[in-house]
Amino acid sequence: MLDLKAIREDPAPAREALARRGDGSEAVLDRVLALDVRRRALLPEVEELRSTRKAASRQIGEQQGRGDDASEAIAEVRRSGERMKELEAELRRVEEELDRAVAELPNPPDPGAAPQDTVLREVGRSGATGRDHLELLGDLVDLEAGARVAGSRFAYLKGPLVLLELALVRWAMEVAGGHGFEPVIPPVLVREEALYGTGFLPDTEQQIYRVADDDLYLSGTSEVALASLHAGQLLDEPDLPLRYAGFSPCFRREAGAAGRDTRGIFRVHQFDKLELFSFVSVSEAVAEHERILAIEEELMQALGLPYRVVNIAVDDLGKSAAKKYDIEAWLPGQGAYRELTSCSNTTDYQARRLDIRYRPAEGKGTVHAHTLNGTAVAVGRTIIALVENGQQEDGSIVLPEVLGQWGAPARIEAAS
RNA sequence: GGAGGGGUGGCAGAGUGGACGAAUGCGCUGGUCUUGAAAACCAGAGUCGGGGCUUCCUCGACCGUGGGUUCGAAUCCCACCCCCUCCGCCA
Repeated sequence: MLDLKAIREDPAPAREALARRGDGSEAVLDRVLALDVRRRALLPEVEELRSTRKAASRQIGEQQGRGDDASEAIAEVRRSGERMKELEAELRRVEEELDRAVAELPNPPDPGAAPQDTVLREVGRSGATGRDHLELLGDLVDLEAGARVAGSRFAYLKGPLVLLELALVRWAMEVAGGHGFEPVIPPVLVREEALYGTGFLPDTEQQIYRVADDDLYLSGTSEVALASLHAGQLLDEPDLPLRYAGFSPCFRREAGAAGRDTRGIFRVHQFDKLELFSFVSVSEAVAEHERILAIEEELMQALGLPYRVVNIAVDDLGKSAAKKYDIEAWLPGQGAYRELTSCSNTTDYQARRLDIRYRPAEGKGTVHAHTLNGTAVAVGRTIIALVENGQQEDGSIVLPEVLGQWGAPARIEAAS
């Protein structure tokens, strides 16, 4: 969602930024501007009618208060009501259309968003190949049972993997806390408004599970509930930044992903994730984005995983991000870098849709906050990376020492 | 699942069919007092959207949402949404 006032004065920058996405959204912007013109033509007319009506009504009250006859004036006002209703109806139609068009618009990309995916740096030893996680883990991952019980792309994780997950999450929560992120367990089922506000609707409904009887949706990421935590609130700038580390299961229908990543637990319908989310003032957003990326890298390095950082291409940003970094870990089982985490600067896009503002410390008025999100640990994929990178000649797996104190096993024995 | 109560300004919380958005408290801003701060006292301040001769003026909208009654609705009626309390059930 964009700031109409700013854009009607100078639409060029927004139009050019949107055009970079290559999705035709600059045409939507032009539609928005045309509707805005119509609205502002209609509005003064309606308002003037309302104004005179209001004055007349007040007079009637005074007349009657004095005991005078006001029937003439009442008839007069009643007549003007017809015309006003027509105009108001038309205004409402225009405004509804305008709102819909505005909601369609994606966030204009940041100038720093790359034309194509761009590798910023590679860290750690990559290039190794080996057995993939399914071979290494054997029946610690039970996809057959998952499929029988819930369908394909569901899995049971067992034994040491469970301890590994819990340790991973507990440890990452500790690291996040050290960076000022408050631990949160958010709702997983959310209302439509939360998805609309974060920009997942309207657009990606085919990716989202819906609980029809209760009109709720299963979130694909706790970003949805975390962003909505302060929806409708007017904050004070000194209270910012507000930082949360949310742990939750995530649910994705993966419609349209048929045939892709079908082996193992790389792409499943349900996984657990620790997500970082920040509400910041406008001036802090860019620095916060780098901060979140730095935390993600800190986690990768502490786990000893080889990875690279990618500045994601403008045409692949998703609706809400102005700029996005992915961290891809090297997976020896696939002989490739694959996405493990992702962090986005969504600027004021979600804050506008969710109505999250703050009073600036200096000056008057209110300002929409900026929001950012990033993966701390996507558990399933991190387990894959740890297992495949920790594999030994004999098929056993050595796990990072840091996790030991949080209850993870030091190693997993070779699958039988 | 059964019964009831309620949705009002940043927060808490009054409220009458007409005094032009709304008591009071807290919080906020400015001032007085003070070496400074606190307290006390005085004053100010809602949000959004139009328009303008754009540090200000003006108009409109906004008391959950949408309809209705009325010359006039926070206030009356209807529908919907949401929240809360009690009982039942329950991890």
